[in-house]
Amino acid sequence: MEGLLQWFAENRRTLPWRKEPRNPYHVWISEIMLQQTQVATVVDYFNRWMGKFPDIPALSQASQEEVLKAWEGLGYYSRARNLYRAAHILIKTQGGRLPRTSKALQTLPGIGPYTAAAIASLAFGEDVIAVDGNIKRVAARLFAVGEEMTREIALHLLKPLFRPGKAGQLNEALMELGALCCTSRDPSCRDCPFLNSCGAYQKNAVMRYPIPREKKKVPHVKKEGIVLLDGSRVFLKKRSEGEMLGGLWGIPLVDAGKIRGMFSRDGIRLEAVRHAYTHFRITVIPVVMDLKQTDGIDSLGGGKFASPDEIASLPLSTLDHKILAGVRNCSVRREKYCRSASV
DNA sequence: AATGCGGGGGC
DNA sequence: GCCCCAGCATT
Repeated sequence: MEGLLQWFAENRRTLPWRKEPRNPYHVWISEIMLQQTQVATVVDYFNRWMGKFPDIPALSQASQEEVLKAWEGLGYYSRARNLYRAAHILIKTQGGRLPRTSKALQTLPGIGPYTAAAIASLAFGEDVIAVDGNIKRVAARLFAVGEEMTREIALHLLKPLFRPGKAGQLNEALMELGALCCTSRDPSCRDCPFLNSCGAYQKNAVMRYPIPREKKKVPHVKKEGIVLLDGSRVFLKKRSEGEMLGGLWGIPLVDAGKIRGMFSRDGIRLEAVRHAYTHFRITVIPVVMDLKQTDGIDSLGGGKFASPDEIASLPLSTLDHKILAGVRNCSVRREKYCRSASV
């Protein structure tokens, strides 16, 4: 472990949430942003976030829409909704401060076993191991574990390596090792402080650990997007919590082929927009319709017509941004075409 | 233990 | 294309 800490001292990245002394709020926000998200993506979001919501009271006093807007593009939006909920809980019950133990932290929405241990060890010095994907991979290789690496196995194997008062440093060092050296692809074993003690390396089989998980095929869904225009304004619906992209605004989507039964006139069908989620792929055919020439819009349910300026201030998913970009692109082309045609 | 939940980086 | 990434909540 001394070798690991030495390696960490020489290789650690300077990151905005690593300033000493650690600000627990910064640790919290960074850990939530880093769930399933790479450091390179998070840095800019983190800095912008701290500009808007510098502390827990500021976060609690914002609107949920502002918070989701700051999260726009990061994905897994329940993370932002849970941060917002948790901020209000902390204001009401904890004087606006984070609790200092992993057990208490884990009762907050969005904070599970990993994040609770990370915050408690990094910000408050608790001796708990924070088992994330990096640490699982490091443990799987270090101990050449030929079965699926669970949190429990990782805890059991790593426990003897931890010393009182060092958990925060060791957690961060192990995660950094996983991120920079013991990477899932093309690990840099020559530079690893565990070179001489790594079970997988001694077996000359580093890439066989951790055991690869089986991939399953993802379904492909086809939708039509109803782009209802009122001049330069676009009809948007707010997605309810509980459904995917909850709290975000977007173009109404219907199953492909259903749009013709909803309206008496056909719209203008644009080029398909493709988007890949983790668990399915989607292709959307945007269908542009003019409010003045369209009946049957009651079937769309509640929503609002948003101006370009308003859209810029609303939280929308990347898919919806792609769709709207296609609409704008089409309008521009049409305008250019009309101009050149009229000359 | 399995599943749903976004998006982007890097190859 | 594919795989992966500082996971959590729900079932």
